[in-house]
Amino acid sequence: MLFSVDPASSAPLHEQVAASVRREMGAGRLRRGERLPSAKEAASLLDINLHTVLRAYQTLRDEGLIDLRRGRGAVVTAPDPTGQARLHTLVAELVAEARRVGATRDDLTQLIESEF
Amino acid sequence: MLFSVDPASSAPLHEQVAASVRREMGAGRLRRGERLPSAKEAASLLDINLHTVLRAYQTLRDEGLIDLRRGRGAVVTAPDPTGQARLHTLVAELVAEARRVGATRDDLTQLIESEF
DNA sequence: ACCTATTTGTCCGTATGTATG
DNA sequence: CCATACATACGGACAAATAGG
Repeated sequence: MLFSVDPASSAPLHEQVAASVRREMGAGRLRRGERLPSAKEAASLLDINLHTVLRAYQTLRDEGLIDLRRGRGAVVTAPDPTGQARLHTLVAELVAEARRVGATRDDLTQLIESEF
Repeated sequence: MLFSVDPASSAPLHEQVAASVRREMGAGRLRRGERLPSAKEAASLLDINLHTVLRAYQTLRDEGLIDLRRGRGAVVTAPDPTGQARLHTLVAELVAEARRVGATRDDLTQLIESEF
């Protein structure tokens, strides 16, 4: 199943939709070049509002995961070059910045704690 | 004038609002710690919809320029491209990626530990 | 060149929920 | 408890880009 949302979940619907797509991409069930269902169609399938789906798609676009354009729809651009590698890159950037600012390891731990 | 929009412009209203705030910050007329008018108030002043202002505020938050929170409003956190704001932006990116990949908080702590 | 259908983009309005003070 | 303020979701309307006939 490409999408699925749980109306009872506390997580916002638009986030659930975005998460669904990310999961499919991560699992390789959605690959580069593939087209996502139109927002209208997805909304109909999930029985949620068109705008809610559009918001999810726009989030994915901001993350660089899909190419979303008027009149065309949404096409997967990246299969998330993923996992640990990407995570390590971000950690390296973060630590470098922390050093520059004078933040300690504990400061970062704290920040991440609250961010989660 | 803190905000101004031109209804005739082709630029989206929410972008015009965000741009206004950025300009004020850049010019030093809005400084760290200062509070922006509530979205409702700003919308009333500009004679545009509440959601349009909220969208602009949320964009600024994503950029790390303001701290926007429920029940509190919007407070300027920048200008400070290399300070805490920047750090927070990186943390946010990292955590978002971690979620995407399925990494836990402890995984991140561990990674940072070894990076330090 | 034109027309039409599809699809996203923006904006407005309304309602309800949740966090803050 | 109450007022304020943002968050989410739904709905409607129109605009603009795209694709296809």
